[in-house]
Amino acid sequence: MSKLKSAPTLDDVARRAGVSTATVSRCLNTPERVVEATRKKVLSAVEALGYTPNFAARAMVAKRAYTIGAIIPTMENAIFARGLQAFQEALHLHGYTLLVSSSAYKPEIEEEQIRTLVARGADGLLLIGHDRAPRIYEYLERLKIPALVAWSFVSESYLPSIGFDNRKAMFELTERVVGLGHTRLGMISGITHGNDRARLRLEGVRDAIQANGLNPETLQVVETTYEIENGAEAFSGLMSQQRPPSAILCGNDVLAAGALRRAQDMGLRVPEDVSITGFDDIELARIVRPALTTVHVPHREMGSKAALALVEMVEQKTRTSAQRLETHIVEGQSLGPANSG
Amino acid sequence: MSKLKSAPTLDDVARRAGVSTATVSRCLNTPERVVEATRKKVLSAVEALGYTPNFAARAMVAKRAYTIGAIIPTMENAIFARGLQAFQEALHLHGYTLLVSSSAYKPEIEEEQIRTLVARGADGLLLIGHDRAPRIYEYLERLKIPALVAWSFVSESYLPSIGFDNRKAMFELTERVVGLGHTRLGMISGITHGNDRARLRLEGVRDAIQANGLNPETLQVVETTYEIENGAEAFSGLMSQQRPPSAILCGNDVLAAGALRRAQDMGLRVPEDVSITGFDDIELARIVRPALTTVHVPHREMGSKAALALVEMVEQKTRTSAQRLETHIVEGQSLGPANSG
DNA sequence: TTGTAAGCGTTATCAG
DNA sequence: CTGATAACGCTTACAA
Repeated sequence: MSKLKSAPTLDDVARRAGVSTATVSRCLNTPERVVEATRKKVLSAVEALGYTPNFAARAMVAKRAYTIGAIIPTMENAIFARGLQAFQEALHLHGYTLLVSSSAYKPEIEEEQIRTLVARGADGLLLIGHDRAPRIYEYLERLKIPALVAWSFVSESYLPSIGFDNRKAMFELTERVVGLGHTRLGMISGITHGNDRARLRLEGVRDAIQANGLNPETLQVVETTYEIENGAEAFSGLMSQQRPPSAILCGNDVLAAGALRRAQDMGLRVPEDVSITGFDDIELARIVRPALTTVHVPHREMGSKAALALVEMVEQKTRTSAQRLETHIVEGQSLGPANSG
Repeated sequence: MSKLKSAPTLDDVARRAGVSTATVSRCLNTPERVVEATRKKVLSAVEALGYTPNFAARAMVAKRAYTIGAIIPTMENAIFARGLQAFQEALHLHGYTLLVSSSAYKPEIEEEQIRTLVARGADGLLLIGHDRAPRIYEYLERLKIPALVAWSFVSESYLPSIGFDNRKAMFELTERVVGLGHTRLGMISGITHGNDRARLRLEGVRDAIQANGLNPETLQVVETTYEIENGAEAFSGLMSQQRPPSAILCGNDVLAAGALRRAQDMGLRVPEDVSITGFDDIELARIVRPALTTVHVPHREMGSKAALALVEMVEQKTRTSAQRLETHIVEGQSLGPANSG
């Protein structure tokens, strides 16, 4: 009665190679502790059978699943894709598998996903941003699950973060805008509730306005979800006022692309009639015309550094130190001097 | 010596409730087979200890991980994002977790990922397209791992597919193009080797050319990877010939966006000077101006149907039947009549 | 209805 | 250097 349907096990390999399972295991994990001849026999048996170690068994004894979970707000737009891809690649290099799920920007879904991932044995977790219910942190703390926040660097936070300073980035961009003479500003922001990235970006704008002695009232803000169409709608709303802004800062490139599109549909020239800026520097920013002036975020760097840090936290059981990555402004053609008229 | 650092086990719960581990297990899995009083005791012990079943142990004995693996060519562009998101959501509804990895369009990486996912206990697999080494199918067959192909419907294939007819979709689009009087056609195709979607789309174009009595030589083809910049480069290449095409069909929207961008940078008007079409109908297609005339693919429908079918295959151990989903042409402004000049 | 005990596929500890 | 053998945490016959 040969094994017909299930994957070959260590035992099958051992039998075929005429050695014990322990030896096979050693060949695979600590080959240097096995003599050349044996190793050869074993490896060819492995090959012949197409053996792959059973993960569950390995995880059980190791008490380690070699799995990192990540919960991102959405898979549907490119904001997180590049960083996540890098994260996955780096994890793979270290022998870890990535388990992703998306929360659709809903806190209660995120919480459920966290529990699911933990139950599935995630050894560590990557979360986006810092805003969440304290009980989640307590839960992770109690279970001693290492977790890391990406996409938002905050020096004093419950979890260590590897990310960039959203506020500072937006502050700098706004300074640039103000420096070009704009005094009536609009901001199309993401929903700030429960989203520290969005909130900090908005604060960055406000700070810059204040720092430059402009009246805070000059800033008109619309909050909306990150969809192209919403960016377009928000843009119309802002521009249909009596004294519309001469520059619109957008919470990300997706919103900016929508705004830009609508501007053109309304017959407004960008940047002559109105300037528009983005954030993230995703591919989209370079495709639209005029290309967006935006904030470059080192997505891949962030992803791979987060992976490294998380693996280290898992393996050394240490709390990693936060890392702040630098952003910089990318010059497109969507930002120009304020119309002196 | 109390357990300090590791998660509570069945045994801990059993001890605390004063019952055997079997009873605890039953309380959790088949509560109706346990008398009320016992169940209460057990559940409160579970509660008090914050017990969560160890996933690896459960997977090992059940030989079922409630996990579906998916290997997609890339996470970096939006082609697969929407469908995958829907796939994940539907899976989640059925109590399954999705394990994704991306192969970067490399067959050998895909093969490795398949083995990894299987080793990790994936109960079923979602693969993209049909082109892969036969040994992979043998492997899946031998291990009796249900697998399904999406993004490409082919009626006679080794694995059942839930997807659309790439050839037919492109055939129809090409007919539309030819119907507008275009007789010099260009195609910017994805790499066809190992990618049946790309190959079938190209064949669709060829078929339509033949069906309409045009000389096959009128079609110029460039193959390149799916990146905006490559679409742009390919476009320049095609247009720098003596008698450049009057219409360029692109293998997907990403390539089309690149072509469109380059057209504009070259001072060509679209569609007056040259028509450009896309494929996929991702958001990008609607953002660029002119908006792309493209082929709409029901990504979300495909994702959720694939999830359903796969879960069924896993649970009933049946082979599902293939499903062909319909595509349709989306009218943008990037396709116009051939310039009579 | 509940308990006992035999695995599931690995790894790790000891002997040999 | 290699081979028994005991865990790991859970489910599931089989007994009681």
